[in-house]
Amino acid sequence: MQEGCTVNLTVKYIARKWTMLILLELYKGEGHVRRFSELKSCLGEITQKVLSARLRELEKEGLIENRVDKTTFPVKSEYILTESGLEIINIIKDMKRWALKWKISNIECGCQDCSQCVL
Amino acid sequence: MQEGCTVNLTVKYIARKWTMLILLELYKGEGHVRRFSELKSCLGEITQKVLSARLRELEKEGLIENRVDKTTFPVKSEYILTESGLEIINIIKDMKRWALKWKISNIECGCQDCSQCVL
DNA sequence: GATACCATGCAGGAAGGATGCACCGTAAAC
DNA sequence: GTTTACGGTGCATCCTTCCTGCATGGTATC
Repeated sequence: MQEGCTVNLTVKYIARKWTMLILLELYKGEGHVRRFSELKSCLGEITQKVLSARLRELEKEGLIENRVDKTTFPVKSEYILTESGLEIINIIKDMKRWALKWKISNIECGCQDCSQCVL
Repeated sequence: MQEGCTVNLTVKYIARKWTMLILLELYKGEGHVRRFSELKSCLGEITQKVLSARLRELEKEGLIENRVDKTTFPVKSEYILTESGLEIINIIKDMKRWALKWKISNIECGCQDCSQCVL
């Protein structure tokens, strides 16, 4: 493996702030779909600009797809997990299993009810 | 899931430059062990300082262990993958399978003989 | 004193991310 | 005709994190 290898690059953008949160929000959505504005409000502190940038990135990498419905009143822009994206979610789930096994005492997780986390 | 969640934090330090390469070098070593100086020369361009920092980090996170042999001539410092570290390697392998499935055309990987990559 | 091995401290610079503001297009509602 | 909701883009600035290079430190053997 090298720096620049696909695995390396993938891990790198997954690790960027907001990326996993966005993937998870899509995963939670009905049919793994969410609108731009839904994501915006779910994620709270994220700015439009950053959200837009992350979505572009994930789209470019093929983890999500963008479906724009121009027939509706204000434009409706939906994002949906692709098959590839769903498989990444599974890998993230493996990471969670690992974390629960080896890092039980984690404070942030400890504060939350892990059963509420979809992962 | 939140920022600050174990999964998030883990992905974050795994994504840091050199971290995966170091884990892989340990994985390749006999008994999953490597000396500081071996890692240094395997990884080529890494500086002692960064290598040292990454190893500290991985040790703190429980993915590797440090065994120092002070009885020898110059000190001998060995690093070994823990059980937890080995399981992370498996997750990274899953990522590779995913990458091979969805990102076949990756240039960097294409230049190399993937069969030579231990992942 | 030179060398091998392992490591840390400081300083500079690049990259990533947050923030603020302005701006585009559409179409419905007022 | 102006405002509003929706989904964006472009530019500029700031701050923090990360990476790198260079110097320095300890120890113990030769």
